[in-house]
Amino acid sequence: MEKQTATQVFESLSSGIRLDIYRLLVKRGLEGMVAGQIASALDLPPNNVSFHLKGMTHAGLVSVAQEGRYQRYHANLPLMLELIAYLTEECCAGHPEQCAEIRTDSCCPEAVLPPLPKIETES
Amino acid sequence: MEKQTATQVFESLSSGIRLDIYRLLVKRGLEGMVAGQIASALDLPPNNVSFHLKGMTHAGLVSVAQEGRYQRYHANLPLMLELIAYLTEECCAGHPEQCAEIRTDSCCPEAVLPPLPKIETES
DNA sequence: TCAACTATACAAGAATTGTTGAAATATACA
DNA sequence: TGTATATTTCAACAATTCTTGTATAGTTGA
Repeated sequence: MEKQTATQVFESLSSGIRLDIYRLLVKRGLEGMVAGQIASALDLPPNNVSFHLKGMTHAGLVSVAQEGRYQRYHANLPLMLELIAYLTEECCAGHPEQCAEIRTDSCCPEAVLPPLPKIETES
Repeated sequence: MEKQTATQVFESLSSGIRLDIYRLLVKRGLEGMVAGQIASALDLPPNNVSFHLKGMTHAGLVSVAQEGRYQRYHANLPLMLELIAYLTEECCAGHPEQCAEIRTDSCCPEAVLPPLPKIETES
């Protein structure tokens, strides 16, 4: 993962509105939501939501699929995991035992974190 | 985790400089680094690094310990894992099977993703 | 084709953030 | 005590971001 990708993703989630959008989409999972639904659910002006969705899409945090006149958005969960790997990938280089201790705590009890796969998104 | 905590952490990592600082500290693990070392390593003015470290500390992303006239900073990795849990905690509520599918893809090949543990940090 | 609907694009103002230089605080050591 | 070092704080300017209103593009169905 490139540094710019990481900062874009983090910037996307640094806004309360975008964080709400992302968590809403995560909650919906594969079903996703159309733009209007998101705006209604969060009680925000559609153009404002569209503004934020554009940035999130550009960052790869969400993907969009056209459905007639609707645009359906989905959360890109694999990217999030890829991001975590990026943040901690060099940790194990210097002190594997410390990192393993911390990281296996909450996710992979026995696995020593394989390098996460690069996942393609249409952006 | 509260929403504000999450947005503060993400905002902390949305800057290239702060991301560099964080990854540097992750790389160092428990050893950490003093402020001057960080500034030298990244070739940045000390007051600028101090500015960014202040925000990161406030967000809980890094912790600081005084060592004589030095201040040693450490990355707070458990908070990062707590953050991931926050992002995905409601995913499994609605559609457990979808989330498991997505998440096990890149992290826990055989585990069906137990609800991620809430990790306490001093914030 | 026309009208209604969904969504995005654009522009302007307010608000926030980032960087730099100078000054201040605190510790270490002779 | 006095000086050097490490780090932070403060002020000011440049740059960016957020929100809102208006306009535009594309889709649907009669």
